[in-house]
Amino acid sequence: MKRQTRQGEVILSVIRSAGRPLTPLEIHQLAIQEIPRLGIATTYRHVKTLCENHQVVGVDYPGQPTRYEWADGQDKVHFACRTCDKLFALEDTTDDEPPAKVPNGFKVKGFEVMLYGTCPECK
Amino acid sequence: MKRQTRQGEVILSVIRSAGRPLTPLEIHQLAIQEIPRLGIATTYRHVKTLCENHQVVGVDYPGQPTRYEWADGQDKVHFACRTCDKLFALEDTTDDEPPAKVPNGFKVKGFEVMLYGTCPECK
DNA sequence: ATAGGTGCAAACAGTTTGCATGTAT
DNA sequence: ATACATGCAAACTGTTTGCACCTAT
Repeated sequence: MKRQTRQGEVILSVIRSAGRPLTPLEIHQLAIQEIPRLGIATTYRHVKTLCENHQVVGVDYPGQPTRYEWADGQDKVHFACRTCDKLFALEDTTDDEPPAKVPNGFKVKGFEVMLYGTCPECK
Repeated sequence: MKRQTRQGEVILSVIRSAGRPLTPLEIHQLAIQEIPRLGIATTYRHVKTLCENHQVVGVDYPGQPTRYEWADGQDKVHFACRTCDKLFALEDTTDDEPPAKVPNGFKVKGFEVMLYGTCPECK
């Protein structure tokens, strides 16, 4: 996506200002408030290229569609509430060192930590 | 699934003896060697109940179908090779303490660490 | 002017479900 | 005997693609 379009601007800004990981559908629904005729395919196309450019990262939660959030360069720690299924992005307190050792021959270029449990709202 | 059937036995044994996380399709293809007429839906049904019983856990790698592996009770560390897309289960060297701190109100019941990079076979 | 982006609809992949039949208890 | 599991096909959900039209460069 090398050409600047209104769709691209809006989609990027939606993800950037969300503050939490969004599904492609959520991104589309938010973006549609600005561009009513925006197609879902366009949303997917932009999310894909943003991922490829590493401006956005995908977060997976088993049994649910992938969510996407703004990539600020640092590795991610997420918390998934098993009661309400919300996904939270937490501060990375691991100090940028991979939280586990790997056998010889493996080269670690990044990591992601997913914590499971219950969030404050679910007691 | 409260009744003992050949399908159930085979599916469970396939996952248990795989040594790495398998997609539902892989599970089905391996199980079919024992039960040629095994349906894919039956495979999904068993995987689902095995998950619910916590005998099996799902591992997600963005852009690919969920893989399932035998749950031996301990939290998991996985390594995803970004070149060949293989998924490896590593020893958990985190010593059973969550590798990150959480804000007040969050209760951590388990965690999963996903490392990204290149595996030994991919240089 | 033209390469690249868009919307729409159709295609696709992974997973779930309805139902008639089979089988463990 | 009967409640539960199975296989098959159809349905569903999330994502991608083909194509005619549109638009930033």
